[in-house]
Amino acid sequence: MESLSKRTGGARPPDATLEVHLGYWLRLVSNEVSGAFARALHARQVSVAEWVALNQMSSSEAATPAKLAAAMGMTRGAISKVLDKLERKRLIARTTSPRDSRVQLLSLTAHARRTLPGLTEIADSNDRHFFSALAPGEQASLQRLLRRLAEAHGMTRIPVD
Amino acid sequence: MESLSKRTGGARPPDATLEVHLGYWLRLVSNEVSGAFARALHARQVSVAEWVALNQMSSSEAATPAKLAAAMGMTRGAISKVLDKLERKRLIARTTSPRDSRVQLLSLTAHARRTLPGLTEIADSNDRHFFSALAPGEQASLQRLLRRLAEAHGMTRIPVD
DNA sequence: TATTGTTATACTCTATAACTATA
DNA sequence: TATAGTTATAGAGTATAACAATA
Repeated sequence: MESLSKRTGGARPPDATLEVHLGYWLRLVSNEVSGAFARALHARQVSVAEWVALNQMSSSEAATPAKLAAAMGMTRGAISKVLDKLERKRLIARTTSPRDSRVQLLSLTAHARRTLPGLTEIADSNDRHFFSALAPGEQASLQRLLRRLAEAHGMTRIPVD
Repeated sequence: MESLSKRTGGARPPDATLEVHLGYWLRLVSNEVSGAFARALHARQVSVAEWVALNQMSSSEAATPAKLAAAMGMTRGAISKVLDKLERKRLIARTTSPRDSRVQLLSLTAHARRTLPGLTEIADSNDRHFFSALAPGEQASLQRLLRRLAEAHGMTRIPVD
């Protein structure tokens, strides 16, 4: 750094402003990977937010709009629209809770349970496509580093966009 | 994989669908890092697309809307709107090329040259904030892995969203 | 009064396609 | 005809705030 500054008369390399940031490379790769995934999902008429919601509902006992909103870091209003779309596609059902009739209980339809494995396979194959460029040990390193960052900063919300 | 299936009787752990994907962790961390950066830029009334455009213009000799569109992976129409906003903020100027009057030459204003270092400092400090959770060697590893993925898949567009 | 879910509204971002003016 | 840039229009996605029903 010091020597570079001296060599170039104190001026920065003019085109190095963006690429020096780790955040730049993270965003570059993440956008490509997620973008390809979103396009593959889109071919099945499913958005990433819808896919995440379906997954949440399949892995948690009692899903409600409010719980989904908290888990996905979206407002209840936004979740309501996502659920409207899923309901129109006959992938979820809403039923009023018998315990508290303000609460809507969300459940996957049989159609959704048949559809979900195919969507998971899209995610699997998208992962394989991009990360097979790394050796297995490198993939493990990458995951370890990312998980460490997530833990260090308390990242808990499921990323949707 | 095989042994896991046998051990669990062929059933998958029901809540492992999302977190097993490297793409999931990549998106989780990237969204947090980029989101924090976008919010910090927003406090200076600048969007990420605007910041990228300013950087491109500061590091390339002859910037034009078409070149920016290609570099940033956006349509010319979308770039035109970004440039409108930058012009309204007096950060760029558009002048007609003397060689080809269809072409608009883009340049930074003096105000932009005074503003840009502050924005770069936001990017620097955002990087420091998030990645200081990793040791220097780990940060280097992460960058190396990400760059490898970018190269392996020919990722060249500057990520904007 | 507080909470759940929905709806009304608005805003940001971007794409598509039509358009103007040059070449 | 082809190209550079702009503009008109539309769509996706999400937030804010007002609302109805229930606790």
